Amino acid sequence: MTDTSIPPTLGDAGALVFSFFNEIGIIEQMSRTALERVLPDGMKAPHFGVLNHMARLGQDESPAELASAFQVSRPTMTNTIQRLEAKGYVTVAPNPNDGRGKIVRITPKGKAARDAAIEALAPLFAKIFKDLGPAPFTATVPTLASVRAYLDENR
Amino acid sequence: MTDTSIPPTLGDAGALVFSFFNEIGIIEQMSRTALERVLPDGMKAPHFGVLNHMARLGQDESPAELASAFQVSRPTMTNTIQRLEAKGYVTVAPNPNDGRGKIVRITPKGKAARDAAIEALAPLFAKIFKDLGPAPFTATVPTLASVRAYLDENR
DNA sequence: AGATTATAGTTAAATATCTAATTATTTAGT
DNA sequence: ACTAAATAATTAGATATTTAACTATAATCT
Repeated sequence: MTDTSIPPTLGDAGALVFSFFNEIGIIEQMSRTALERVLPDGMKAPHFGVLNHMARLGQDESPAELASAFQVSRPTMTNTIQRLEAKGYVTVAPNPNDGRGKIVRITPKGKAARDAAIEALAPLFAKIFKDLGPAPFTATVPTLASVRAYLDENR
Repeated sequence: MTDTSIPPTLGDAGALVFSFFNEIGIIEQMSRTALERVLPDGMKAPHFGVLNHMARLGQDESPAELASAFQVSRPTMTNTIQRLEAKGYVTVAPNPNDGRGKIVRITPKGKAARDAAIEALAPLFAKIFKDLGPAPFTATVPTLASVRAYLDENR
């Protein structure tokens, strides 16, 4: 009895979705590596993300809010915050209105680090934009945002 | 003397590129988590990637070739291969033609694990495709592939 | 031929991430 | 009011990832 079974496949639709996630995964890896190669003082991508977020919003936020904003688990955000705190980029204080909660604030040193990171990243992004033109980004960002929103609602 | 300096920004073009990478990063996290929640036997996304790649190609490959195919560092692929080998999903043998090299082969057990993974993933991908429709994927996959190729050439 | 350079693979050290479990506090329900 | 359920944050344990350093072999160059 020979095995005549056909290996299962995803089908056209599934294969397309898989290709999408596959491309996303590879781009994520390469772009994160490229970013971190440029960031000053060994800053990591998640650190920059949080610092930039807080500098732009100018609001104090709880670890839970930050975790939610970055779609990351709370232990992951705890880790990130502790590293930022160790570098003096943020302070962490108890929330006076909720004994369970904490409040994260960016420090002047954190703002400066964020500004330095922006200045380091700008040429990289400018080069990418110059080389590829606006089309790949204007065309995909809204679509990516909608996929992200869908995944967020359905997890 | 008051500080009247303006915080640096990326500019419109840079901000657009940043948004793109930001969306990519968030989608990668959420999709990987969703995938690994569905995969059988605690299989991880990179493990599935390699098994699927080898099952489809049906060729033996070196660790270096696999690392290149997945745009991952060689130590990372060493780790992945060792875990797949420990589960009996692949074998690793010395390359008779090159004393430095090795040859990775998928085993029947590895093929079976890959098939089971495909069957577990298919409903997830089908649901996503049904909910979002083809547009987000057909519209973006070629563009993503071109950005990926660019990043690959320029790293 | 011998020395230098390049390549394949691994090991080591560091970081990020996840899930599961723990502790403390708040909210809801009876 | 008291108990139960929900929420905030952390810790513990596991995995993936990177860069830098190391070993071994192959290819190149003089």
